[in-house]
Amino acid sequence: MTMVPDGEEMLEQPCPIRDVLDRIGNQWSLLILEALAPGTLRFNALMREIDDISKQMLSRTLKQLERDGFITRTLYPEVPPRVEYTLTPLGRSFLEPMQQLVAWADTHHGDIVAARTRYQALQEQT
Amino acid sequence: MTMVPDGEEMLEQPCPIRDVLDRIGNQWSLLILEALAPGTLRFNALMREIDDISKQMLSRTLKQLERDGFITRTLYPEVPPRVEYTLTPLGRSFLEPMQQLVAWADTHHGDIVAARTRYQALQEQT
DNA sequence: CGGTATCCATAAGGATACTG
DNA sequence: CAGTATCCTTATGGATACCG
Repeated sequence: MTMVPDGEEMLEQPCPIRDVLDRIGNQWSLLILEALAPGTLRFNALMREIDDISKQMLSRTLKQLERDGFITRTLYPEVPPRVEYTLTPLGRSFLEPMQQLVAWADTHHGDIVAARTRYQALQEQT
Repeated sequence: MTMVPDGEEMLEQPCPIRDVLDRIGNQWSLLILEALAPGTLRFNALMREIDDISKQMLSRTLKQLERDGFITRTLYPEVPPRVEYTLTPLGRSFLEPMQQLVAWADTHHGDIVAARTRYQALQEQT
């Protein structure tokens, strides 16, 4: 009985960057943080923002981000229930390096695609 | 017969940041790019720099980075063979946003660990 | 509305042995 | 020296159905 739901582990990572990448290096985290950058959003609003994420993955990723202190989850016990997600100061502090990364990706995405095409062409010369 | 060795896929990602994360969001890519930042290194030198990476993973990750244009691989056909890995201009251009991310990770790693500890404590109040 | 439970497919990571 | 091949384990992502 270890009380670690959903297979989430708490392994202490000695290397900070690896630990951070484990958190934000996945498919969805960055998209969620971007979506929350302008301000608080509710669960279904996030679904609509990110569009092709499933409830399952949104729920899981939000929980990780909350656990690691990037966002807060506030439940308003109304009927129907309302839940709001907001960036913490830690989450907001991450926005700057993140947006640099996003900017780099936007600028250089074409180069990467081009490199891949070149590489593939070379491979196909038998 | 698709000629995609090792299960590597070439899927066109519509979203630049996702595409970039697929490449550098894994366990090893960033460590390799950091190791190559000061200059050219050989295969076994990289092994020693990164220390706990296996030959298998180093080989695979280097190939991806080469394919996507971050590094070049130069084979000197001597005996024994010598292979040198160097950052391309694209790879070097990535260094700045990457080092911002690393700096953020170093600065805020403690906050993340603290947030996790707090979260876990809350969960354990049954 | 905002999730969780279940089950499944694929991808990532790795140990070990072998090779040009 | 610098890898590749093989085999295996675990992690990640997702579809679907159900719940408070």
